[in-house]
Amino acid sequence: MKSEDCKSLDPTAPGKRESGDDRRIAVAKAARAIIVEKGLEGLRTRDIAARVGINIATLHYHVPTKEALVALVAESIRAEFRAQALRNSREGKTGLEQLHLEFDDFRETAREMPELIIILTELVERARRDAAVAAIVLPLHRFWRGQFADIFRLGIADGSFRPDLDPEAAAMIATGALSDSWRRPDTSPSLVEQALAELERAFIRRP
Amino acid sequence: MKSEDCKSLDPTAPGKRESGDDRRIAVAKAARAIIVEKGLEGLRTRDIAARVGINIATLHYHVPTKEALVALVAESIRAEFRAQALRNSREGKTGLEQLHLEFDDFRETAREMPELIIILTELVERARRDAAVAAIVLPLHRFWRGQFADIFRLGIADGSFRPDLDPEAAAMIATGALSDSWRRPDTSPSLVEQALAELERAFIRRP
DNA sequence: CACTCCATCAATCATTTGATTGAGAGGAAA
DNA sequence: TTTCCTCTCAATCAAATGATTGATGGAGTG
Repeated sequence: MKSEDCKSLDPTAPGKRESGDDRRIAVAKAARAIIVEKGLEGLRTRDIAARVGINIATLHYHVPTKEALVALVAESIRAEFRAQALRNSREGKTGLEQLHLEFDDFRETAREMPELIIILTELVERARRDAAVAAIVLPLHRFWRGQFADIFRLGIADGSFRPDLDPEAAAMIATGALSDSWRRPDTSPSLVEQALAELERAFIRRP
Repeated sequence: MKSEDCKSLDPTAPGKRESGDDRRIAVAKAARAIIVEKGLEGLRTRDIAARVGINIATLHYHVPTKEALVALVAESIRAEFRAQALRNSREGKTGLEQLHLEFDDFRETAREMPELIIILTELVERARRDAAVAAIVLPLHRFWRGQFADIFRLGIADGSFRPDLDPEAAAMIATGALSDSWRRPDTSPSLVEQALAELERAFIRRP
């Protein structure tokens, strides 16, 4: 254990040295904040260093290149999504119940970590050109979509959803609608709720 | 005699001078091509000038600042979407028929102008920080969504769609799913077709 | 022809920005 | 203490990048 002292993010930071891992975490956090403010496009190594309270060279010591920096951010995002996805157990639930759980997860993430999707969007955008980012970010989305597809498959089997439902297509619609609504700055929370309700009506089995 | 030569890249530009409007159009076109290649982030005034075949100073003569340049691109995108949206008449069609027309428009745009959505995505992304871009791009999306909402309203009235359909929410789902599927690089055309079919089943009235 | 304006260019400026270098402080191990 | 490794910084570089300046040729007009 090397660093029981500082940890104060920026203001005073009396302690002199920090372990490498902690620094990398702090760097990722600062980078994410800047991405939220100015976008990936406006991400500057100097700004990160300033926010963490270290020298540019020190930043480069911990994260050698900017590309690695972006990859680090992508990693930190993935970790958070992964953790969130595994919080609620889906065991023994019907398809519809699991869909509701999925919606709850979505609401919770939107409420408590709204910056996550902003960063994720920027990363997806960059993934089109950056293979390293794509390798981290695209599987993340596929995982999310796959989870919806599983839920729909289960729900068709247990009678929650329409028999003629196409699980893959429905999963694509659901994730697409959710991520798009999340991304847009001009969507009110109530409209999101309407969309969630409408998604349920769209896929549910009718008597 | 300084510039009898250049113009090499653009086949339609044998003469020396071009009218201001034509230049601006050429600049917008070049900028869009570069955005597709490298993203808004990789857009450089020099690259644009080189592609158009003019000097950087000349570029700045026509488009004073980079911000204005981005706004110009946004304008050109809007014009194209607007033109596309008004091509097919919706008169006298049922809600379902109009939905099909909307799907056709989507397929056509995806097929013939796939770069449009790439640029639009970048612009939407930037709209979060750039009010000038937001003023052009956000209304564009609202228009699209509004068109879907109108179709759903009509379709509910004429019996094409479910009576309990929420037009606004359905429009949000439809546009969200479509734009998201368009944006993602890893969605196959067949999956898009599946999604379109599923969207129809999701909203249609059941006997 | 004389005058004016549009469009253009070469050259250059002033910053920004990612990255590097070389030196040094502090702790742990020998 | 000496040695070695980790972590840190001031100083600096080289490239890029948006923007500006001053001058020039040509078209249109009176």
